[in-house]
Amino acid sequence: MTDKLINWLDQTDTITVAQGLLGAVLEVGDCAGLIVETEAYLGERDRAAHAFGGRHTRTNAALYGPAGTIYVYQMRQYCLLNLVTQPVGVPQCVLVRAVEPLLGVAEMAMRRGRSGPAMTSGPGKLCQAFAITLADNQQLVNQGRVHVAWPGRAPLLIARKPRIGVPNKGEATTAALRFFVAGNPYVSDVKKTEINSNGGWQ
DNA sequence: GGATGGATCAGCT
DNA sequence: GCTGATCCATCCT
Repeated sequence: MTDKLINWLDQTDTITVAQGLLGAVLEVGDCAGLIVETEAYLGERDRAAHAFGGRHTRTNAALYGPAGTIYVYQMRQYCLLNLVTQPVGVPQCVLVRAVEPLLGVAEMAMRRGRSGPAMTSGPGKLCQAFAITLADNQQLVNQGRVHVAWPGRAPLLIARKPRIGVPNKGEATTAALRFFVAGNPYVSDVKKTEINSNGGWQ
């Protein structure tokens, strides 16, 4: 069954996808939220990408799957959620870094042990809030537990900045490949003075 | 608000 | 052994 979102991922370059996913709805079970922050990882040539230099291991195998493949990467205690954005064999992806909760807020707060922006304002945080684990790795979006409804709400303004946690890697460090809804309070490192009263939505 | 260090662990070299 | 696509508490200014 062909999925509208998967078609779009398959046919759209990764940077455009990273921006286009802002405002889309992430749904897992009874929980849902709006994607407000993403990062683009551009495959073999991207020193910050897990597929840099064509690296292909058991852990990152999902990156080489078809567009719409979910790539869950575990780092220390936490899992990180990615969506493969290109056809089979092209290991590019978008990392979902932050989400604005819509449904299942009480459940997310319980799983996180925290409330407010601290629930989902980071890639590890949102996976814990939505109970996304390695069990979801290599599944196809919209066909397993993890769903993305697209398009969703429209951001007023999309901001670009360098990616987080990518030090000393030249162009990979400085390139503005992180995208977020400007003024949204759930963006991972947002300053209070930058928060917009309308949440950054149109 | 910004900087720092510790927790913690699987996977790769 | 070493290393992170992290998070949090705890300083300091």
